[in-house]
Amino acid sequence: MKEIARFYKVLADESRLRMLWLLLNHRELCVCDFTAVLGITQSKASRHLATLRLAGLVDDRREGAWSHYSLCPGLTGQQRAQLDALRRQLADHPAAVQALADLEAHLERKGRESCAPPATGGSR
Amino acid sequence: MKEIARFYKVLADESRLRMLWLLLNHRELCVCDFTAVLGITQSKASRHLATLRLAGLVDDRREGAWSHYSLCPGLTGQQRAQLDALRRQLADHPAAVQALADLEAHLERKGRESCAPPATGGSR
DNA sequence: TGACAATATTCGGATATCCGGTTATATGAA
DNA sequence: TTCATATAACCGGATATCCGAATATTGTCA
Repeated sequence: MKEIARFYKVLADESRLRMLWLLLNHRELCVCDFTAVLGITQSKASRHLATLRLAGLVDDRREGAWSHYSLCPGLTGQQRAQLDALRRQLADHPAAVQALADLEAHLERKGRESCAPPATGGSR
Repeated sequence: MKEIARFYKVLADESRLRMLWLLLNHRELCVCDFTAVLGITQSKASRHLATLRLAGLVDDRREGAWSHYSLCPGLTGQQRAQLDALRRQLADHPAAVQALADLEAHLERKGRESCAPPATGGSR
């Protein structure tokens, strides 16, 4: 039962919620996407992503200098259900919708002006 | 968006989770029920119940010296959805099932040996 | 009124969390 | 090798959280 409390503790931070929200809508993102879109320091992004990784909520895939993060496919059904509830909740949330728009703009800008890793697939 | 993080923070404590679990299965309970069934101090029970009340998750009803707590009926749909997900998760959890059995036994004992406030209705 | 029971609140200490700033590591390019 | 970039890890310091113990509040009953 303590593990369930731990799971909620991971969700109990606005930065991590915003990161999860982005990952719920884009299969894979790298650290610099989070820093740019959410307007947070690299240190902060990396720290919170590590928290999510240690909690087993996200996977990371290293490709050269970049780390790509995505939702862990091996979540329990219960965890998926909680995250789905979160997603439904944020779908109506202005700040979340705005963040998603910012992400789209950021990815497009990024894709246009460099040969950096291509944008990670379409939105939902 | 900060409010959502606050909501999860309220859930991010094992004692509060166990209290919510009991309230999800019995309409109304008083403080001494929590202390007896969960084996926690009165101070701890009262403090966590106050946290749940301030977060708007539970209501309290004072009747004489007793305080009766129940889930707040005015929760948002999203909050209800989260708590339902929690209930489904705990329904399979041995410790939670055991706590519920302990609660039943406690309420029956209480109902038998005194004219204290009657047990608060059946289980689901 | 005084004694008692149920609950709430306060207090101080231990621990956890979060942060910005800095440093370390790793990769790729020149 | 040297430089630059992307990321991770570390370091204090500020703040929050949790706890048990003690105290305060409120209501009941004799």
